[in-house]
Amino acid sequence: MVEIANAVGSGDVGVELDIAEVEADLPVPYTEYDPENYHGLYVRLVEDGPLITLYRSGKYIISGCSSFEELHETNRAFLQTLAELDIINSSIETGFTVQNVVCTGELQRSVNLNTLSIGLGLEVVEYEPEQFPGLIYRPPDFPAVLLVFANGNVVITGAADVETAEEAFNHLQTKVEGLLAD
DNA sequence: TTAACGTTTTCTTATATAGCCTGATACA
DNA sequence: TGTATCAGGCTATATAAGAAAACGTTAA
Repeated sequence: MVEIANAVGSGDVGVELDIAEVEADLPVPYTEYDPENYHGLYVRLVEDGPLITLYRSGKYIISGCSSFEELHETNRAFLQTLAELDIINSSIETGFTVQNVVCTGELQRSVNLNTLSIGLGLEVVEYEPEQFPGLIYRPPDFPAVLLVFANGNVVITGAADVETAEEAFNHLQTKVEGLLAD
């Protein structure tokens, strides 16, 4: 069982934008545009809500969502806001897709990371405790990366959907039980 | 050797995780 | 002044975007 911590998606409204003008027109509680620091416009539709980064090209990224529902709802509300400002057509097709999902899971047991790194195979594992306390595992059959910690906590990232993250976690769990059976 | 151009890297954001380091504060 | 505790920042991972800087290569 894994839980979504962060979901990231991207889309394209298909029109070139004057970012400074969009920032001035947006009727939302939080916007930030500082081209000296970064060239993207940051938008939050609600305080402390998901972050939308909008670019001059019309492409945008939404991050900071804790569910797919929140991600798609944020996308819908953002496009509606732009449509109300006549920046885009309300029926526009943005090709919005989920790009990355970060999930957490628990193995329900402590893990000897040295033993695990040897068992999983050094070609698919990175473990340098002086540099980072977690073991980084790249399973060959799953498009995801897992960070495994000695207390059994796991972070799954790089997957485009929660099913892939769940499958990668289950694969790790099976491996751990086989390799570290008492 | 220098200029011009092309390619690569860095930056920024969100998020979980845990260990280490540094700085600030509190107390003896 | 010395020690203890706490908070915050850094380390690493993935991903999108695009500007800018830092490279590397080639030609004059």
